[in-house]
Amino acid sequence: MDKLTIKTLAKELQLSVSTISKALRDSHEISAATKKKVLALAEQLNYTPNPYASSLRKRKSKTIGVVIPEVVNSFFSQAINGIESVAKEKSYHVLIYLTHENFENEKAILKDFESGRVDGVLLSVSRETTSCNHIAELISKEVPVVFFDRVFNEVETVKVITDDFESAYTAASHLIKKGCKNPYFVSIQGNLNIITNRTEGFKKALSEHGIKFDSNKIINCSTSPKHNYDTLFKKLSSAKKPDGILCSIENLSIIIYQVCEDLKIKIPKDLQLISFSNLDTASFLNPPLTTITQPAYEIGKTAAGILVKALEKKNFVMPDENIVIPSVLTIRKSAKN
Amino acid sequence: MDKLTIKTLAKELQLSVSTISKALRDSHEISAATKKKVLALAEQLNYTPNPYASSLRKRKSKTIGVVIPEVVNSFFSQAINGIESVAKEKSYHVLIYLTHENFENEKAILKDFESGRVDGVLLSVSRETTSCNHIAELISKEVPVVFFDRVFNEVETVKVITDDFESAYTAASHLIKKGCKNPYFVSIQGNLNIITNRTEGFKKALSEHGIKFDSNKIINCSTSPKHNYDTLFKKLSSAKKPDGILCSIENLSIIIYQVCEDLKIKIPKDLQLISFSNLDTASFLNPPLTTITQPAYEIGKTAAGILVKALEKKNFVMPDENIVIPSVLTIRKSAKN
DNA sequence: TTTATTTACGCAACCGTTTTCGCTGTTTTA
DNA sequence: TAAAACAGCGAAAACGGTTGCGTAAATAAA
Repeated sequence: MDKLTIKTLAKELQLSVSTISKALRDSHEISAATKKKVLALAEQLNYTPNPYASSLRKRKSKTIGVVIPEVVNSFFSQAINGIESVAKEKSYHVLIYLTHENFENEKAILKDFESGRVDGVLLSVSRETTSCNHIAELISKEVPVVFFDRVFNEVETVKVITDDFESAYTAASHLIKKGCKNPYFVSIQGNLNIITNRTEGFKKALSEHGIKFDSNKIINCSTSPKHNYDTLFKKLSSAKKPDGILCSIENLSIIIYQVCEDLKIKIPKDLQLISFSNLDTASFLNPPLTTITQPAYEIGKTAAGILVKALEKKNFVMPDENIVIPSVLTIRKSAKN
Repeated sequence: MDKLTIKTLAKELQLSVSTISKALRDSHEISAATKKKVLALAEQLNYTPNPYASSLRKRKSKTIGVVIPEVVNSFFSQAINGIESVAKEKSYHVLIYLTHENFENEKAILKDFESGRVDGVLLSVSRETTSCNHIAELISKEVPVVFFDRVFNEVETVKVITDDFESAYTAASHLIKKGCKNPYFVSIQGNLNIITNRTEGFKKALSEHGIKFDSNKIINCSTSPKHNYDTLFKKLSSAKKPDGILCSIENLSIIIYQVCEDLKIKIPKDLQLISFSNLDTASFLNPPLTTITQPAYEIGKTAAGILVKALEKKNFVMPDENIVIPSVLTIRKSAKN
């Protein structure tokens, strides 16, 4: 059996390939009668156009690349869900790439995109990303990039983010108002904008309530669960141990629960805990976890929407603009109310 | 600035395009000296070959399609992680599609794959999938499909699954041995193989322990959280309410916690609970959830490995074979020990 | 009726690589 | 020394659509 191509249809209907092509694309150059015949035969033979031939000629792939640090993560999986919702609606295809928080991986992925594999990119940078040359390079090759959540301010493009500063400020203020004398901030190393903003929010809350900030109040974790456990264990069993924690990373909150259990630290009596988290089990943890929930789905959906809208225009420009979708603080028993 | 193609390199080096192409692909026809020159210039000009031109000519896309019901789900996101690990190693690209548990969506996605967009497919069927014609059709077009987790036995191909029957049997037996007189099975409608197998395992445990099974012992849920809450609420407040539940779906276990809280049902005193679940917060739920954890990462990795290995051969055949990776039962406080 | 316009379609170039085949000059074998 | 083998490269035809342009017939305007 021959490959089923446009030529097959053309031969069958005694028409030229260009007529078939135009008919399938509903061109005004083709009569309604011819279109009907072509569509009917295409349907009957179950013809599906070769996307690569089309992409080659049109220099459009109808594909967007999504680059994220990890996928086993409530935030990112919800974001993907949001992205997929617009991709499906606008008939775009979604290629997923994971950096595993590694800068070299991220560079390699974006480098590949310079080939024209994708029409646009949705990017949430890795922890270890220290410069944005690779991103600027990609954009200079006419591949638009929209950031979401973890952004790089130096790059002039759309950034869909949440109000990390305000959220951290509000949460830390809550801890202090509920009696914390010694609040800590559990976070990760690196220079992620989200971390910086949250840290600043945390600092502001301390300063407004007359608590002296020193860098000791920040507990930096890594990507190694074992190492993080040890770090937290040491901090939480030290003399000047915290009586409140604002946790910046969802995964770390679970480790804090573990450490507290092992150290017989009672939450919230001995230690109040608030975490940035999109876990939908938060209400049923022991005790229920007070969370700052980020609008992950909306962030993904918004970022994808903006990217796709830009791609549909002929001469798009990506404004250097922040779109902020607020997070929501939900008080549960891990912090006093 | 011109597009940077093979022609650019050819002109620059006074060589033919075919020589460049062969040099880049390290053909034996080209001398080492020429190869070195070509590679050097390609590097210098930052040349990246157009993947669509290549795919068109080679009839290979180096892309696999992953079709899953949802992504906001520990099992599937871990599976994606496993898939990505082999994709990255073998330089494949990963297109993700969500069916949202809808048969029509699934059909449309697989239909699109008939275009040759992907070299192979990893599929976990939706709840509502009632026939496998669309899958057989795709396979007949030479696009190999490997199932994972949710499979269709009628389709002759590789299926990477876990031991649902044995796991359910073991878990239900555990409940009964620990005193449950009236165990229930919380599940979903449809004819998913995993559900069927788990149900059979549940039934066998009952029958072996002299507990009469009737279809009343199965609580069928839907995709609507609200509806599921109501269904479970009614069952758990009825006269003949269960004293043990084997929950087949991760998401439903959270709803069970909620219903129990609202009805003041104590877990595990009044109701023992075991759930199929890949939540890594299971240990910190209140009470900690006894789980049957599926090897999601390994399932994804194995399925992808088999698919890619087949794609590398010229004349692959997909054996009609089940690969079973066992789940593990972890007893925590939601069930007695 | 003549001219201008529109309609509907075909021709052929093109998108950027890959690959077959053929050619030349050099090296090996008999 | 002639024939055979080989190494290194180029020409050109694919791969399967898309699109600008040309053209004949049909219609509208003058």
